[in-house]
Formats: sequence, C-alpha cells, structure tokens
Amino acid sequence: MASSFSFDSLNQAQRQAVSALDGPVMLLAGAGTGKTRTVTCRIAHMLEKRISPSEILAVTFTNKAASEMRERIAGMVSKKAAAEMTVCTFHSLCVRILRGGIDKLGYKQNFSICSHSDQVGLMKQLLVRKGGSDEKVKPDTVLGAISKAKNKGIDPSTLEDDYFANLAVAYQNELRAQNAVDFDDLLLFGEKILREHADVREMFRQRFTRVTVDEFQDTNALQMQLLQQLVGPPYHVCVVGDDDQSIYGWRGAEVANILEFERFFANPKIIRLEENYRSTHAVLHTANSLIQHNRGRREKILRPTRKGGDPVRIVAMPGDDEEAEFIAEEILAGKSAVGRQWEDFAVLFRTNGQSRKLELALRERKIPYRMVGAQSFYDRREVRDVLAYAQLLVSPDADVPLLRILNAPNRGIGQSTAVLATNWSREHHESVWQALCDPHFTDTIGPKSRHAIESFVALIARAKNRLEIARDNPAEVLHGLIKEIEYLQWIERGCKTENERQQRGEGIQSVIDSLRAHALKGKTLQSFLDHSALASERDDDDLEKKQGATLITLHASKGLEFPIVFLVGLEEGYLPHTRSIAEGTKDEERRLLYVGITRAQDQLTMSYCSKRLKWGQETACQPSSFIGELDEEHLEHTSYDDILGAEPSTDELDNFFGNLKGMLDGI
DNA sequence: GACTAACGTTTTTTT
DNA sequence: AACGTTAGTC
Repeated sequence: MASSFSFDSLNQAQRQAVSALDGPVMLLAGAGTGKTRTVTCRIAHMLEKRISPSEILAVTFTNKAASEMRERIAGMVSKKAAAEMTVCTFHSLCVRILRGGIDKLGYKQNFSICSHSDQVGLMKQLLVRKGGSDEKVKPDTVLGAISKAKNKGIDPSTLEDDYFANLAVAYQNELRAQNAVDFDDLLLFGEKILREHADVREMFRQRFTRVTVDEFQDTNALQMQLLQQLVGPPYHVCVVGDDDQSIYGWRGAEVANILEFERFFANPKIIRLEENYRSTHAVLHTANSLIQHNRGRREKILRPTRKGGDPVRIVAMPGDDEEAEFIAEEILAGKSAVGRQWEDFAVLFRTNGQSRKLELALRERKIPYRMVGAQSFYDRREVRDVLAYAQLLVSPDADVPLLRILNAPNRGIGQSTAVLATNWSREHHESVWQALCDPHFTDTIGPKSRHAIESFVALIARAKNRLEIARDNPAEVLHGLIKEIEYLQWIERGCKTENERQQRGEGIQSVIDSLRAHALKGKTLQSFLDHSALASERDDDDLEKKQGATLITLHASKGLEFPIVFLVGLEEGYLPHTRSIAEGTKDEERRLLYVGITRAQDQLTMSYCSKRLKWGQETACQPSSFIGELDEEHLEHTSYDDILGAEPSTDELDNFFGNLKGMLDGI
C-alpha cells in the first residue's frame, strides 16, 4: 500500500476532512484552498484504512474534472489501486447502470445516446409534423423546457404549456421507438432503475461503499436524487463544493443541494476549507467584500496565507478599443519587465463576443494567445457525421444517425424522400432503415430515388459485413466506408478557407484515430460510441498544450488560476448581464465576478468602458454596480488616460490643438 | 434538389 | 458585424 501523503503537509481543516471517512461529510472548499489535494489525500487515506479501491467511487460533473482527478489520484496511490477505483461523471455512471438494466424500462440493451444536435434534428421534425400553435417555436426552446423538467424531477408530459407537453410526449415516444435516450434520460432512467429495482440498487450500493461527489454546487435536483439512491446506510458519502462558486444555476444547478444538504443526508460533518494558498491578501480581501453582499450563503471567509500584494486596480476606459490596447500593452510590458511567461496572463470576460477586440490587439503585437472553450469538437459537423456512420454499423435501426447522413454526402435521397421514409416507418412500426430495405416501400418511390436508396442500403450492408469479418478492427472498416463515399471530398467542397478545410480533415482523421486506439485496448465499437457521445472535448491533444496568454469566459475560468488577471467589461448590462437582472439572478452574477477575482494569484486589474461596440452599434455603458460593493481598502482607481494617456496619439494632439486654436480665435 | 437572397438573432456551457 | 436559418428561385 504505497500511498504517499502525510498529515503534516495539511492544515487543520484539511486534516479533519481527510480523517473523516465515515458517514456523510460536506466539504465546503473555498477558491484556492487546496480542494483537490484534500480530496485526493482523503481517498489515499481510505486505502490506508484498508478500504478496497474497487469500492471507491468519485463522481464529477465533467469529463475534464474526472480525468484530472484520476491523474491526481494516480500520482498518490499505487497503479493497481488507481486502476481499480471508479472515477467518472454522473452520466457515464448511468450508462453503466443502463447498459445492464435498461430492458427493465422497455428499451433494448443496445440503446443509443442522442447528442444535442440529434435532439434538435428530432425536435425539428416533430415541430413540422405537429405544426399548428406557434409558428416560430425554436427546437431549442422546447428541448430546454423538457430538459429543465426532467432535471427537476418533473414529468415533461405535464408541462404547463399544452403545446410543449404534447411535443414532449411525442419526443419521448419517438426516442423510445428509436431505442434512443437523451442525456437527461441517462440520469432519469438510471435513478429510476435504482429506485424501483431493489436488487440493482443493492448491487450498486455493495459495489460502491464510498462515494465522493466533486463540484457539488453544480449538481441539479435529479443528480441529488440519483445520489440518494446510490448511497445507502451507513452513508459514507462526501460532497465537495463551494456555494459561492455556483454559476450554473441557469442550466439547472441547485445551490439548495449545498444549502440544505442536511435535508438529504442527516447529521453531516461540515468542514470548511478557508485558508487560501493562491491569492494575495489584497485580492482576497476584495473578493470577500464582494461575496458578502449575497444572502443565504454558507458563510465562509477566505483567509490569506500570502501577505500584502499589489492593490487591485479598477481602470476606467474610454471604449473597448482602448481597453483591448491597454491590456495588450500591459501584457507586453509585464512580460519584459518582470520576466513573466505569456502563460502567466489571462483575460476574463463575460461573453464570447467580447474576445474579438482583445484577439485583434494581441495579434497586432504578436502576443501568442489561446482561446479556451470556443467550439466543441463533438459538435463539429464532420465529427458527428462520421460518428453517425459508425453508429449505423452497430445498429442501422437507429433513425437519428441514419437520417443525419442519409444524404451526406448527397446521393439523391433528399428531404422529400426522407419524409416519405419516416412516415412509412412510423405507420408500419419499424425503423427507417427497415423501411428503406422494404420493397413495399421502395416500390412507392420514383425510380431515381429508389435506385439511390438501393445503393445506399447496399453500401451500409456491405460495410456491416466487413465489420462482422473484421470485428476487432472497426477503425479500418469505418475508414474504408468514409473513403468509399468520398466524404472528405464532399465536406471540403463546402469549405470556404484553407484553414477550415484542414480542420475538417483533421476532425475526420481524429475520429478514426481514436476509434483505432480504443479498439487496440480491446474495447468494442459500442463502447467507443458511448464514450464519444458523453465526451465534449478531445481528451488528448488540446489538453492546454497550447501556449500563450489565455482568453477565457468567466464561466470557463472556474477551477483555473493565473498570476496576472485582467477582468474586462465591468459594466452594468454585461456584468451583471441584462438578462440576469431580468431573471432576478443577480446573485449568480455576483458569484461569477467572485469566481473571476479569485482566479488571480498576484495581480488583478478590472476595467470598464464608457462606450462599447455592441452588434455593430456603439452603445454607452455605465460602470457595474458591483464596483461599488468592493471594499476600497485595497483598490486603486485609475483611468486609461492616467496610465497610457501620458503619450497621447497624434490624432488626439491634433484635436487638442485644434480646440485650443478655436478657443484662441474666439478671443 | 441545389443555390442564392433576405432575414433574424446575438449569455454563460456540459453531458 | 457576423452568423445561421429560411424562403424563394432555377
């Protein structure tokens, strides 16, 4: 048992957390208080207490968090023990539950998982079919309402709006008919199976006797219910989170899970980590003064271990152009004067649209930068298409992927034919694939389309056969199929730039490559598809390997830290955002700013503009009301002119002398 | 069934 | 301003 941690390296609260292994524990871990280290040590401690690693489960919200935790644990315990533990997301845990027991809910074991774009595609169809009511209902609106209901534990068929309820029923029926589930169903059905089937529940409870939940402030009501099913007496459960960093309320996260934890698990040990190792005294003081304006929190005060520090600057800017220039210049100056790396700098903003000018300013000065977040790999068209083909090889009866690539690349099976096939399949209670294979159906179609359908069916059937023969080499079969249909050429035709063309090509190659890697580990194509459906980012390459200053949204910055942070756009309407004011969630905006402030290790500069370009229009801006909530003790108010205005541009000089001349002339 | 032109939209983001 | 969506045309 070679676990390597010592109690001496922990502070008192951390030690307490690591020691408290039994019964419910809630670990309130403020920003920068060594949360991950504490959780990792706690798990290592379990091993020392001879708890079998296979009984240990750690659940996170994102894949990224899961792999990070896996890595941290692997660095502390034996390789064997690390491999025997389960560290995964809520969703992938539920896939495990469902792959074993979804037949209890009337689905087949080889169910497929709908991605967001699959859902949108399906809902679009339903909207067309159901027509009527409002003309301009967007698929996302309906799907959002359904998702919200599911995650609150409400049956979507009872939605208040009749039209929505109707669509929800049709949507669920359609999914069931296609033997498919969406992301929310994973949790919903997982919870249901555990709740209704004591044998399955007991199996999981005996398998996992020690459960840890990370980023607990991001969990929603449904995940809480799932946790309650998963954890039985004597309730060895540990949740870790910080209500002050709850910034995902808009997508269903329930701070109540933290605020009312006692309601779900009685008499928990509540341990607060408040000693901050990240930021200077000045930064923490400012952060604390802000968050104290929120009501109904689990009171926490971050205590600095680092003394002093530069004051936090609040800089008034004339406009967003100057703001971007100012930051670029500061980064340039900071790098050469203090000997910082580009990676030491980060610029945080509320909305993605705010990054444009910053990017321009950095590029002008040849400052390397990385944008994190942007577009998700698995939502890219070519990736989804190739995965759809892969899924057809496993189960051609899955309508969603079939319809997705039915005419991609164009093979003469257009929308009208697709609708006919879908209608036929519904009337005859069979899949679209079965309809396409059915001569009774194809006979009703014109000769041109019929021929197209026949060659498509033959194409997929051939590929399926090849997979039967080369079961352990799915990557080559898929690769062959993609090549055969000249998919790459087709997608390249639609590309506008060389860059885009290259990216698309890489996307396709990347799917094939990861499938190959997956198969080499002896895993099936089905498990590859599960993994892909639940993953959003590339696991391997973009692991922050890119160099440069960081441009990032406040949301995406949670969990990260940077020596020097610029927080831009502290303007009423942006931060807090107009919409959040309308929705009455200003508290969450305050937490968002709090998250931003606590990212800074050494220096923090916040700025606001008097005017900003918004949707191509120049608009006037007011400073954020949050600025007034910050304690003045460690603040320094300056303006663009104070710092850079010392050397005014020639334009401004001309203007100045022009005005002066005018004044003199007037005398 | 493919292409173009007008149109409307634009917070945050994960599974 | 810029992007995606949709409606209308060939």
